[in-house]
Amino acid sequence: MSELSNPTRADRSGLGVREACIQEALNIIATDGIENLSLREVARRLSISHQAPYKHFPNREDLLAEVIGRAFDDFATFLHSRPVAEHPQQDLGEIGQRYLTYARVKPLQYRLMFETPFPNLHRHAGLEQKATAAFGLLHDAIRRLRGNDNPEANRELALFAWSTVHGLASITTNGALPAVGISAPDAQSRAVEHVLAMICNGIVAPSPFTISKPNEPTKP
Amino acid sequence: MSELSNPTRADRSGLGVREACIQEALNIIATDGIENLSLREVARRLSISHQAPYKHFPNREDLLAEVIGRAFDDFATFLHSRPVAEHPQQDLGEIGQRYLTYARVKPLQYRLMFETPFPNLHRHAGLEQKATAAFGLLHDAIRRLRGNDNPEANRELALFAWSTVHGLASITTNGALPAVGISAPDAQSRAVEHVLAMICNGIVAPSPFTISKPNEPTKP
DNA sequence: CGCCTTGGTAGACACTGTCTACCAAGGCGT
DNA sequence: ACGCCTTGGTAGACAGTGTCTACCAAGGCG
Repeated sequence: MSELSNPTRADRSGLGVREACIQEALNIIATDGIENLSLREVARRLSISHQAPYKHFPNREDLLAEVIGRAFDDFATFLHSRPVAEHPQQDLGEIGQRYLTYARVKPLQYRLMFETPFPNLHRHAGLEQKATAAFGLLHDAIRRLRGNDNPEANRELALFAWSTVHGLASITTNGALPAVGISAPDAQSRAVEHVLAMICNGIVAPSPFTISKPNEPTKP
Repeated sequence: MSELSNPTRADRSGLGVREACIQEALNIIATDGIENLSLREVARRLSISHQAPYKHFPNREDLLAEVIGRAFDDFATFLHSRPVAEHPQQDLGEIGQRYLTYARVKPLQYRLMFETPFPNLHRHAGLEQKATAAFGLLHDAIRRLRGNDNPEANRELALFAWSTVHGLASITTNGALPAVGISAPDAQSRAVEHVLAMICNGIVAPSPFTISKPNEPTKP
């Protein structure tokens, strides 16, 4: 209503209160950390009553889910907008590069997507699906590269690639590279290149061997 | 005092209030989730006043840091207690197996260590060091396997292995394997074996090649 | 004896999420 | 034109939280 006829304080920009809340929530997370995100602070910054956000989000968790969902959308858009490579192998490298580039350029969004402990993820249907969309992209590239004769092997190769890229992104995003003796910027990018190359190597010419199993730790 | 002469409600077990707090905090996290950990609830469960925990921890964050520190200690103990393998290559596999086994058997501790957003990690000196101890183990194994002629390459191989194992542990711990088409338990363990084997392959016989760089995403 | 330190207590404050009750304005069937 | 429902805003109240402050009791020790 106010959106159409009587734009009040919060939606001067024409976004509407709902969008403004999502925006402001992201701002708060960026400046004060996710643990300091509160609906009341959102309302305060938008100069609306402490209850107004509840007209648009059932609770804090749902607002957070919306913010994270936007990050997934942004991420997917970036991945899909990559230049189309002629060779599947090159496309694979492109995907990996983009994944890591995103994590480097937008670490906040990356952490929101993949390192936010989210109780009852399954309650937010859309999120779970968005979270695995990137894997689909990777899986497709591998199928193009290796055909579909051995679906299980393809899945496992995709899992390998995903694990490595995801793990590397986590490590770099959390600034753990220096702690590991890789501090100079050029050494960092060389290291990332190297890891990416090793993924591609492994996928193009897989030759598994077996190793033995260790004992399990005692339960807590 | 009460610890020596007048054991009260909280430390019947002789642990002392401080230890009891750490224990109870872990219990709360396990049952109610980390976002529901509160010093007051700890106190309540121990039947002590809501201020008693503050005599042992400056604030909530420090208690949490202590809990996480214990997880790191437990993890390190498990990694170090692995059977000594004669070949460095086999030892490498052993380390990877143990890493993943720990994440599978104690997912709570794993998430506490590696997926807990912790503002000002550097404020908790011990934690940062503990967090990279596991990497040292891996790095050593790689040095034993490949000598120390090319330290940079060794670091990059260690980074590769760490990334993959860490990423895989994250994915499995968060139950994302089914979402990726790997749901049967035996398919899961096969997939994990496969990924581990690919790491070892990559380290034993590295042969990098180069790939091109993508554009960067636009800033938020 | 008196004093300091340690580890316990209770009270108060500001903050949070969330419930409830209100209210104003537009859409709309009659 | 009327009355009613829905939408999106408001304020108040409540319990729960972290944390500050002020107290207190008991042991160590000069």
